[in-house]
Amino acid sequence: MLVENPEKQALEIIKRLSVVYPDAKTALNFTTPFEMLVATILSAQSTDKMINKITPALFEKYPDPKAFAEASLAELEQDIKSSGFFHNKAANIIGAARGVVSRFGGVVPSGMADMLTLPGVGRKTANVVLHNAFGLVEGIAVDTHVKRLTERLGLTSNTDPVKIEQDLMALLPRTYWGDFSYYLIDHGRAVCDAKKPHCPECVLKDICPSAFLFIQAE
DNA sequence: ATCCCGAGGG
DNA sequence: CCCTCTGGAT
Repeated sequence: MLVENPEKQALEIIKRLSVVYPDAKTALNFTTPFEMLVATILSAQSTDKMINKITPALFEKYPDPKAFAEASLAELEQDIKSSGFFHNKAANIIGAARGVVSRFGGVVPSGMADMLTLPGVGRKTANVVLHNAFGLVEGIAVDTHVKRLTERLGLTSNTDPVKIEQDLMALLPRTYWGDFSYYLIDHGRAVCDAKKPHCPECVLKDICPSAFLFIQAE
């Protein structure tokens, strides 16, 4: 259910969450744009904690895009097995590495259109890498947390992530696009769980159209 | 709409 | 046992 004034709602949410989560940023560990890309591909339907457990050994074994491009598929699958979806992720990582090496001179491209040509990279992954690796903002990363919270908070009535991103881009001044996702991700993990949100202790409970539902259910 | 596909929590 | 975790490709 949409709130009456989504723009005002969005700004108020940012105002409050920026106080609670002042240094909201990615929880994925990385040292280069390509590591950021690999970590983000791996993070699909997995927890950041799980990915951070895998990547240290992974980045030591495959130190650059060329190493990933020449990796054995079966071997890489075993290296990332615990992240889930390992067949797809391994193939995509090798494909993305080959694309970076053969078409972008071994450097991760810093534009949305180029990034989207890499296998396994959609708008969510591209937005995350652009923001965290390059400090660039072309859109808003809509992951499972952003999707869930924006629906609960009445900022969108769409369920498709691409449409949700368009709604949010229309609501928010561009200066907030990069950090907005991380405020919602931190809040989603800490308070607004998928399964059992802790509404009584939520700083947004008085402006959230979904809060009373969960509070009544307590 | 459906498939991919493992770990952790309740 | 069931659900969820920073999705993408078909």
